[in-house]
Amino acid sequence: MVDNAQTGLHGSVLDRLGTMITSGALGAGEVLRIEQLEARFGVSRSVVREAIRVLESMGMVTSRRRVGITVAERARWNLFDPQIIGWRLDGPGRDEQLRSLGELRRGLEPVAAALAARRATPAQCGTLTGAVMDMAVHGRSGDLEAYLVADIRFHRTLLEASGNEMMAALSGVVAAVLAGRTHHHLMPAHPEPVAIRWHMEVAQAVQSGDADAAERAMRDIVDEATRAMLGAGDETKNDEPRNDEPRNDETRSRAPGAGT
Amino acid sequence: MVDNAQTGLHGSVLDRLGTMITSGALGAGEVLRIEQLEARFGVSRSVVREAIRVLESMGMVTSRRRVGITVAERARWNLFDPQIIGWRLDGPGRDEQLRSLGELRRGLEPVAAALAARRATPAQCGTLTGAVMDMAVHGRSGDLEAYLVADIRFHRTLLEASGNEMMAALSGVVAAVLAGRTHHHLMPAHPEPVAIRWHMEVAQAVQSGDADAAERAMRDIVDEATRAMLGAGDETKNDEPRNDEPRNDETRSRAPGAGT
DNA sequence: AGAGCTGAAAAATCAGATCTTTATGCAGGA
DNA sequence: TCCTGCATAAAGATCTGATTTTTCAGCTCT
Repeated sequence: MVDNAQTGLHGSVLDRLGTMITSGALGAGEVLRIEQLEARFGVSRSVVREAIRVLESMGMVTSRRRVGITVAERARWNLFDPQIIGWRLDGPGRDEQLRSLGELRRGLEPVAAALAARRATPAQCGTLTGAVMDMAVHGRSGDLEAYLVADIRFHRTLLEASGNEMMAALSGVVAAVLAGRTHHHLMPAHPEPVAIRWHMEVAQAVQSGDADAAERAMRDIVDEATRAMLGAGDETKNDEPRNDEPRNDETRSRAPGAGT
Repeated sequence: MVDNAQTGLHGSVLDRLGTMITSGALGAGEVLRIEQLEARFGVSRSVVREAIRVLESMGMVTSRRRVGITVAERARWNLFDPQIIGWRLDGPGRDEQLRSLGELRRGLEPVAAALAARRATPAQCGTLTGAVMDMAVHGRSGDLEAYLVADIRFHRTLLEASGNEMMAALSGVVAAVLAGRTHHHLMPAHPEPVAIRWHMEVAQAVQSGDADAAERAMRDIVDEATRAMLGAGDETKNDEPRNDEPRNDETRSRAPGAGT
C-alpha cells in the first residue's frame, strides 16, 4: 500500500522490526538482544546494528549496555517519520493513523492555502487549475484512479506553493492518505461535485491572491473529508482492526461525501 | 540551545555530519566516501556506517555502491525529524526554521485547542488553568524564565489534551520554539497582558467544552506570535545570521506583543 | 539498611576479509 | 559515427572475530 521499499539487508531488517513494533507484536518495554536478532533474521551484527540505530533515531527503541535493545513507548516515537507513518498505515494502527492525519490536515491545509495565495508562482497556479480540471473530468467519468492522481497533484502543489518547507514535506503523507481513502473504498463511485467546486474555489482564490477565501474554501474541503472519515471510523475506537480490507460496505455507506 | 546530546561515537559523528549538512558546509550533491569519513573523524567503519544509515533514514544522504555517500537536496529531508529541527535551530537556518514552525503552529494549535475542548481530561484542564496562573504571576514579576516554563507547560498540555498523537509529538518542538524566542530576546521584559488573557480564554473554553471559542482564542495567540515573529524576521530573508546573540535591541523593538 | 567493591553480561568499537553491485572504458559491429 | 555487450575495478555491503567499555547485580563490610 505504501512504498516501504527498503534497500539492502539492513533495510529489510529495519522494515520487519518496524512493522513488528508498530503493530504491537513487540510491545513497549520488551527487550531484544543483538545476538538474538542476528539469529532471528539470519544476518550479521553489522546489519542488525544499523537497523537498530535507525530505529533508535526514530525513538522506537533505546539501546543500553548490559541490558539490550528496549522497545520504547509510543509517546517517544517520531510519529512524523514517513516510515513510521507507512508502517502504521499498513498495520493495525491504520484507523488511528488516518484519524491523526485527518485532524492534522484540517489544521494545516487551510493555512497552507492562505500562504499559497500570497506565494504561489504562476506556474503553480496553472498546475492547480489543471489538476482541478482533471478532477472534474475523471470525477464525471468515474475513473477513480485518475481522479486520485489529479487530487494528489492538487494537494501536493498547494502544499509546495505554501512556501513552507515543512508543509511541503507533508505532501507525501497527504498523498498516502488520499490514496488510502480511495484504495480502501472510502470514496463513492462518483466524487461529490461540491468537492470539485471547492477545489476550484481554492485554485481561483490562490490565483487572485485572496488568502482568506483560499483558507475558507480549503477548510470546507478538509472539514468535509474529516467528517466523512470520523463518521466512518467511530465504531473502532481501539487499535485492533487487524483485518486489512474490512467492512467496506458499511464504511462506504457512512462516507457519502468523501470529497478529498 | 537544543538537546542534541548524542550517545557514543556514532552519535557524535552523526551530530557533526548533520550539523555540516544543515548548515550548508556540505552542499547537496557533494559526495563523501566512507574511508574518507573514517579518517576525518578518526573512527572505524562501523561507526561511520551507523551514522550514515541514520542520515539516510532522515533523507539527508543517499548511499550508492561505486559512487559513495551523496548529500541529498533539502526537499528530500524529513524536516519533521526533531534532530534536524534542532540542528537547524542551532545553525544558519534558524530564522527559516522558526518561520516554518510558526506557520505550522498557526495551523495546528487552534485545531488542537478545538480538539482539546472535546477531549481534555479534568486533570489536563487543571494543568492548563494552573499554567496560565503561573504565567500571570511570573509575567507581572518579570521572571521570563519562569514565565517560559509555564508557557511551555500550557502548550504542551494543550497539545497532549488534543488526543492527537501527532500533535502531542510536536510539543517538544513547540517548546523549543518558545524557548528560542525567549532566549534570543524576542520577548519583551513584561509579556503582554492580552496574551495572558487569551491563554486564560483558551483554558476556560477547553474546560467548558467550547471548541469554537478555544479555537478562536488560540488562533489569536498564535496569530499575534506569528505577526511578531514575521515582523522581527523580515530583515533577514536569507539564511546567514551566523552570530548567536544578534541584534537584540532592534529585534525586541519590533516584537512588542510576542505573547507566545 | 546502606555504601562500596567486584564479576560478568551485553553493547560498542575496531579491524581484516570477502561479497556484490555498478560506473566506466574498451572492443566489436551496424 | 554510434550503439551494444563485456571486462574491470572501485566502492559500498556484509560477515566475522577480537577487544574495549559500560553498567547491572550480587556480595561484602560496615
